[in-house]
Amino acid sequence: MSTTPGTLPEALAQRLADSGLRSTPQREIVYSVLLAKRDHPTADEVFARVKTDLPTISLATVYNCLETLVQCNLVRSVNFERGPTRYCPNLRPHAHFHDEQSGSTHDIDLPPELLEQVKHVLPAGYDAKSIEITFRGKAQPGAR
Amino acid sequence: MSTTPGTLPEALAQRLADSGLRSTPQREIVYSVLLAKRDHPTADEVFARVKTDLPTISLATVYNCLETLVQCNLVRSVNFERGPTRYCPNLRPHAHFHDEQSGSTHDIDLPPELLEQVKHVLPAGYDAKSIEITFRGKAQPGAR
DNA sequence: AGTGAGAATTGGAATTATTCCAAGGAATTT
DNA sequence: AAATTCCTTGGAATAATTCCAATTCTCACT
Ligand SMILES: [Mn+2]
Ligand SMILES: [Mn+2]
Ligand SMILES: [Zn+2]
Ligand SMILES: [Zn+2]
Repeated sequence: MSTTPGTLPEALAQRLADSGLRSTPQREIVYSVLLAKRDHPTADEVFARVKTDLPTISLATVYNCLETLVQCNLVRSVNFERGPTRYCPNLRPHAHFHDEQSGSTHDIDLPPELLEQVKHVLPAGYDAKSIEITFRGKAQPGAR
Repeated sequence: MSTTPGTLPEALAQRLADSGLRSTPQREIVYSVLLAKRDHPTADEVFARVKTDLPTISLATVYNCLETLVQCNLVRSVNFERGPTRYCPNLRPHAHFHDEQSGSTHDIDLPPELLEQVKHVLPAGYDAKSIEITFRGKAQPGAR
């Protein structure tokens, strides 16, 4: 396992507290579900996964928790096509590769200097706070 | 005016014919509305604009026409956030700058060599057919 | 330990954006 | 001009998300 048991909820609690929010079982499980399988699930998919641990959770709460995690900068919301929003707990600068065959989405790490280069196409007067890059195409089944 | 009168519908008709489709008043007006004001309108906004020329058009037809134009590669559909799909008739390779203050979206031309550079971050096994780049931030009111 | 205030969760209704569908109209082919 | 196919239309249906009011939970204070 990549984290010591008990450590993750505490880090989450800290981040939430920083925003004046409470740690709750619902928020913890939603977040852990995102970390467990980083496949950019929709709210519905998160709902289904969370239910196995917390069968009484509601879909409204899943939406609330996801929104909270996004506000705390623990999760990014991703919209690269019409359809439900997807959620990504990878906080490193990265692009998304959308494999049209399988429908799956892969994270592609972005070197900071590339992001700088991309920013340089902006004419004077534009100040970008964030950049999103999405690739679309086919990925070999085994691609890392 | 940038095009000789009568020329635009013919170019459109040609493109449609290439795909085995017919030119219709609805398709022509939807397309001309997109070209007239390149502000990435939603289907609803297109609907409102088209109505001034063709008050009897239906929203379903606007959706149909937009989809048709996208299929013919005369228009790109754009989704960079939750919310309605937007439509862009700019066919040059370009990125989108989303100004958070005003909510408006600006086209940013992309030099081909930058796109090449960006493609180079893809590990082996990834073959990108298209790349979308979206900036988010603030633009000075007069920014080109 | 008990109470009250505020925070969070919940189920269901409402809203938004889009798609589906069946009927009618227009263009093209025979 | 009849048949065929394409296109448009209004309304119903669907999908995703947000809203809302009622309950439940948590925490600080007594
Ligand atoms: Mn969405
Ligand atoms: Mn949309
Ligand atoms: Zn990601
Ligand atoms: Zn554009």
